[in-house]
Amino acid sequence: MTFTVRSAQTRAAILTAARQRFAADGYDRTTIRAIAADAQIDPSMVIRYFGSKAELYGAVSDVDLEVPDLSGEADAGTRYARNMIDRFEKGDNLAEAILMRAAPTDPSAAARMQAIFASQIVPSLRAAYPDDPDIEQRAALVLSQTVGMVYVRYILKIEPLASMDRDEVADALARSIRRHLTAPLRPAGRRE
Amino acid sequence: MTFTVRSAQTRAAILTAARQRFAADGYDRTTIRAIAADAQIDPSMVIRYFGSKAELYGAVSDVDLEVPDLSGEADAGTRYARNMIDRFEKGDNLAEAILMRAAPTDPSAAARMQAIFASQIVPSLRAAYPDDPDIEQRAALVLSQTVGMVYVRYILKIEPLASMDRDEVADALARSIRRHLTAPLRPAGRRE
DNA sequence: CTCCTTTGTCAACGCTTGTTGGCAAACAAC
DNA sequence: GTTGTTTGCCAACAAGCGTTGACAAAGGAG
Repeated sequence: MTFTVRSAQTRAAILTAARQRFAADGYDRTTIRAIAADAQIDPSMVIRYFGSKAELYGAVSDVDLEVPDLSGEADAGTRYARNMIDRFEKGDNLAEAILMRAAPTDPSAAARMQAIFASQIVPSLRAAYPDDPDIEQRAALVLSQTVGMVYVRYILKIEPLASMDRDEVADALARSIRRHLTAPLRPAGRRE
Repeated sequence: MTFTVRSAQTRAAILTAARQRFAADGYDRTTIRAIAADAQIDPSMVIRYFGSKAELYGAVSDVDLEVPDLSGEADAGTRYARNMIDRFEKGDNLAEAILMRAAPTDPSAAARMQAIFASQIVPSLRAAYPDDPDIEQRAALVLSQTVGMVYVRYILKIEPLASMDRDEVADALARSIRRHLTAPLRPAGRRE
């Protein structure tokens, strides 16, 4: 029932190896055997500790974006952008990268991203712009720019975006997100 | 040596089935057997016609974005955005979707996207802004917004972006891209 | 010490995968 | 007609996968 010291260590080793493998190769290409090899244990242990590959994946891809409280923030977009870039630059929070890679082919990962959007991103931005009736649409646009930046810079590694330094990238992301949050959504003279 | 009528038909059937499967499920989850079942032929035929799964994938993911000639275009961003949205809304040009899904886990797909960026997107935008020294960085930002929009609307299908009509989406994308192409890249008062 | 639980290895199962070779049917050339 | 080539199916292979069960070593409790 309780965890002893040894079991906790190998448990952690499995999690670490799994995070790196899933983040680097995606769900399908990652094998239990490879994770076990990285953690220097037997493949069967992975199953004993986590039940199945899918459950291990679930344990490793729980994402908390830790979006800062943006209530009453004058420049919410900038803070949001910086928080995102900081998370990916740190490199040890691999859950987001795992999810980004898995979502295109794994419906459950896609659902998880949808949940993150609805429960973390939208409320946070709504707190900063409580009176904006289009905040959900704006939040989706913010997400699209965020996801695109991650995809191009951190996954595809396309130049010159890949080798710009983090401040430049954070600024560029912040500018675009700020515009999504504040620019008029419809061309003047049109009504919905 | 020459293609007879029958062989050309099954060849086309395989390509069609492969495009749909790859676009829907990604490279790894797509099986030769499933493609063969869709095309109503034997799995071995797929190999005979295309050599291997990887070669079939290659034959199916050649992307030509058909970016219109933007030389001297006053509103290049808008035309670019509309072209992109139109391509994805049509739904029969599946190569882009295939690539988007595969790139996060398949290095060769990622390289292909890099090539598309360098040989199709950058030159096209450069033609519209021949004097902009930062056009490559701007093009990468444009790509990030484009990719993000595709990812969120067409792959994740996150609301409200997923159910907005194509004109609204095209407008939103165009606005963001226009800003990436024309807004100052660095905050005033800083120099590179 | 003995007993029992935990932590680990080993070998193997059942399944799916891409791929191959053999052989029948359809077709074309003569 | 006969011959040769193309197009197709069938059965099977080898490899890799997630997963399971049996069993040994280690550690803690009495």
